[in-house]
Amino acid sequence: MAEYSSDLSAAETGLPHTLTGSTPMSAMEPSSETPAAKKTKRYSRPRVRCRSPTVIQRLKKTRRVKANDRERNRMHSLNHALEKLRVVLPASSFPEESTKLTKIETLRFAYNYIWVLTETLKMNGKMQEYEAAGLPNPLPTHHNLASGHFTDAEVKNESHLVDYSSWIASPDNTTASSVSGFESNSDESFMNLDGIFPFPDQLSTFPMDMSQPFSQQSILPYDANNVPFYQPYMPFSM
DNA sequence: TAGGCCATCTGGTCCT
DNA sequence: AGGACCAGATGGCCTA
Repeated sequence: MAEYSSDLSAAETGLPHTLTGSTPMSAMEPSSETPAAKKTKRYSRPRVRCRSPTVIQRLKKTRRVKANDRERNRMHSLNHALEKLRVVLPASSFPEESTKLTKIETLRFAYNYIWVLTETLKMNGKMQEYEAAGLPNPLPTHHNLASGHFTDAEVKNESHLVDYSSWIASPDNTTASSVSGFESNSDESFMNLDGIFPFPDQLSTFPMDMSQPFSQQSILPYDANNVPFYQPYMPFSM
């Protein structure tokens, strides 16, 4: 019923429809009414407002200003949410990384962070399966972590955990290619945040050579059937 | 200076 | 009808 619209329709402004709104042109075509209906309507109050071009221009401008204001606020709230996400990411706990993550980096990092946490939970589930089956725990226990005593298998598996951390922080060719099951990522736009991903506190005491790239110290953990714990897939990249 | 990132404006479309 | 959402355009700022 754009005919009665108080909006700045094409009928009001004389401008092409595409410039004035989304009301279909067909909606502005006269409807087929009975003569009786037309008669009653003739004396009804005109619903198409007569506005001078100046008024129309002023209305358009105020609406545009309001729309701009809403859009600005919308983007601000979006950025605010992005900032909240940015600060909970591990990267934010390294002040020396002065350059804050860009928007796209924040989203990529968040995706990969969630990914590695999910993988960690999966691995934890595997550990419980081992325990239930009466098999030796392939991963370091909290007791071992506290005491600093580890078996070779524990060292290897633990280093893989760390490798996952390294992977999400820097899934570039060098790191990725050395991790079994991971494909190289040739996308140079993928974020490169070498070394800024921290591991959990209990892992930070792990006695391994932190001066070496994690990827050179790790192997994939395998279960009793020689199947890797992880089913590697590519973390998010664009 | 080119390229990346960002904020803002703008018009179109969809939804309530 | 008006607001939300979206994508394209534009210009400013910064850095390699």
